[in-house]
Amino acid sequence: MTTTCQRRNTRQRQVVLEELMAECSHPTAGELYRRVRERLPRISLGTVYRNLEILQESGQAVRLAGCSGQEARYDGRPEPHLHFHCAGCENITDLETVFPLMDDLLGSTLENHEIDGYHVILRGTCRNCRSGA
Amino acid sequence: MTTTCQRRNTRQRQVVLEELMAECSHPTAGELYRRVRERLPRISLGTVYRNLEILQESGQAVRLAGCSGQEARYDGRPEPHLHFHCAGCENITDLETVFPLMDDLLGSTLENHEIDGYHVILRGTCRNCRSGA
DNA sequence: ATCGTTGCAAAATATTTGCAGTTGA
DNA sequence: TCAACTGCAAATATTTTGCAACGAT
Repeated sequence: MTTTCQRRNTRQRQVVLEELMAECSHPTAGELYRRVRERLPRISLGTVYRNLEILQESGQAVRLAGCSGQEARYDGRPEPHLHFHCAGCENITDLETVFPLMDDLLGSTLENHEIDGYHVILRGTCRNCRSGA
Repeated sequence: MTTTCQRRNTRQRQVVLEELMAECSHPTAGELYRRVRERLPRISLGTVYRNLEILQESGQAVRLAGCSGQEARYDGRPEPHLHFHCAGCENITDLETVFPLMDDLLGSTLENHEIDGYHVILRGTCRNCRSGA
């Protein structure tokens, strides 16, 4: 929805955001729902979805592209940064490596498109999956 | 599925791949189904999904999940390249701009992860959406 | 008091799967 | 031949929505 109204600060929204930020694993809506329910047992899955949508609108959450499986994953870290997606364990991890070249693109125009954000997923194999079978 | 068996070269799979490569718009499975059906009227949506899965296994297609909306989009261009996702029209376009720094990462190790592919989506507004309302 | 938000349940979408018949190698 | 593949339909999974009650401001 492109509804721009006066948002209210509800407990549900706050807890969804807190748990999203606490979770480094970039949880799916369902995973987040399970976690949030430990603190708010009566919250519904619909509310989690609605709040994820609202948090995206306000730039506090990002829906991740290019994961595998079919459930969308969410990231509670708003600044653009790199992600790593392991082909073995399928986990998505934040990378701390900074990529200045990428940041230089922000605000510039590329092939007639104004760039104001980026989303990078590097793919490969993590150390764990390399050593283990 | 991680089934590695002797794949057969069926007409359905061939047409799915052809139409996927012909389509610059990174179609969803449903869109592709509609296109493919013009050539193979009896093909089923399930077959399209199954073949997209198989084409990914063999590296001939890439799923661009979770871009916007809920339907996954597919890309029939196997070499890593940049994508642009317009916030206005929601379209995803290939960029021809080459990003050597990105390619340098391939084969290297970053924070203990072996990198062998990348997936980049730049976000912003395309010229069309900028001029139009 | 107002109107954004919630829980619930049902609807809408998207994707996967079982199966019996078909087909490529 | 024979296992991979297909169409079909049903099953699952995921996400959205209508609505009456609730609660933040």
